Amino acid sequence: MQTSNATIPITDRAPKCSTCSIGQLCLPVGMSAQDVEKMDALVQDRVRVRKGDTLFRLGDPLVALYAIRFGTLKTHVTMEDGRSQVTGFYLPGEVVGFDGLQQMKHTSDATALEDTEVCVVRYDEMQRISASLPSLQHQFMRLMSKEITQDQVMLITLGSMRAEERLAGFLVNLSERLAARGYSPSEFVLRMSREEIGSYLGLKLETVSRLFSRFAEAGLIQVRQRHVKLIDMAGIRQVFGRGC
Amino acid sequence: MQTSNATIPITDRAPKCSTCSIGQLCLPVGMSAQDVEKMDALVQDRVRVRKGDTLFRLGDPLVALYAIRFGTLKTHVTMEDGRSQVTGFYLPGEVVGFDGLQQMKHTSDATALEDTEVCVVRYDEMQRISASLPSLQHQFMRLMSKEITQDQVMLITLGSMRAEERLAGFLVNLSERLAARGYSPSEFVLRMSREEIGSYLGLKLETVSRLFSRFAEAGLIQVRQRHVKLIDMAGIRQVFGRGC
DNA sequence: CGAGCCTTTGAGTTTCCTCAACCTGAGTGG
DNA sequence: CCACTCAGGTTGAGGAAACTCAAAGGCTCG
Repeated sequence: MQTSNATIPITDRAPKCSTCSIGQLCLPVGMSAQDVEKMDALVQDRVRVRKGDTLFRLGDPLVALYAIRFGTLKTHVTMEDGRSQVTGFYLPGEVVGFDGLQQMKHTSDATALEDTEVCVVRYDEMQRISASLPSLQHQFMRLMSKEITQDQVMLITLGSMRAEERLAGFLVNLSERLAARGYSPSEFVLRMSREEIGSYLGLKLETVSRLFSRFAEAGLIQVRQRHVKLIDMAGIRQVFGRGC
Repeated sequence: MQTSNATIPITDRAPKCSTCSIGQLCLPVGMSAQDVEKMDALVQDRVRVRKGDTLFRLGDPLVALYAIRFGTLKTHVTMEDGRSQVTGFYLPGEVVGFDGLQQMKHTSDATALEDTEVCVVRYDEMQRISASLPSLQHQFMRLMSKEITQDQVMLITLGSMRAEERLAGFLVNLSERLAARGYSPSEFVLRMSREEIGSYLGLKLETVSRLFSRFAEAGLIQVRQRHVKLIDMAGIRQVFGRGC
């Protein structure tokens, strides 16, 4: 599995927010149909990223934000001593890259967990268009705010919760996000390894594996490798809820 | 010490970004003098918050963001079971409230750690003015991006670092932020308790206290209560650097 | 100058980590 | 087509880091 920055531009047909099937989960959320049409000018390109490849890397100049059309990404940072931490998982309709706007440089790596396609939202275009489209400006603020809120939930998760609470929270969160995208909330395939889950949750992969086994033993879930079935959603929420 | 939402509006003289002494640490960072003058219309009010009082609380409707003129704030969230976590400390020139933009409701409490004064930046005004002032729009994006980056640094801190690395990182970060504000980078008074530091770093107050003692024993710092003197900055960075 | 909060320090415990061995399943080449 | 390989996953035993509980000392503020 290579880790090169091998992205493949897609040019066959112009992507349009106004006709995109996941529009209502993505940038256009809550915008009027009129306004969404104006956005079509914003997204000129799409890019495909193969499993294991990176969409961008820490330090790359930021020229665009990326909205996921299909696939899954993780963002992660590697420290000098080699320790690495996953800072986020991103599903279709979610937008990646907001962290780099301050320095106009990306502050993490973004790697595809499966073959993934993203819409390229050029930042300069976005600024230009949103000057005459206040709802777009507000929209970006909202998305960034959502990212901040999400990060702060993770801060509480990592700072105050015990291992089993963290994993339960992870499953609940993933379930809800998948459900919002029309997938089953109770049965899904994890796109990330135990190690990546552990990294995201501040745990070691063995701990994650043990917890999956313990949850299964308690009748909360069924697991076989990366295939997960949530059996007792209320029970899972309760484990999570003990700490939230 | 009360925890009521007792804010005191200040109306004696209109605040102006263009003449504010901390302007270059605050919203106007990097903006032209011309643009900053346009911002004066943005900040109509200031509010004073007394030590222990809250500027806003979780669930309050968000009508404005707040730039700190002087003082220190913490943002924090309390869970149902009573566990509480500090999600951030904010110094003069820093802007609080970005987390609430998605729902237009604050998602945490903001409490003053000492008597504090903030400039009120109404969100509707900000949107109106930034339509004709692109640099302001960009500025808000940058600030939000900074918040995201900062949160992600904390994610790595909480997820991957050991207790001593976390505390060393906290001291380095605080030192740098104080230095940027013209205070001594090596000698300062902590505005927050051991418990608040611990909560922020995902540690218990006893652990924080023990680490301070251990750092002092190792000749890295001097501590007496909340008065801290950083003796061996390189050494502190090294402790931090082992994990970053 | 007294009350209450914050801080320090100690002793024992818990949680999660480390190290290690083994298992499973998918892909590969003989 | 089957044995092999290898990455990813599971499970166990032992240990380290941080937590809990507890007691005592020090500041600050009224």
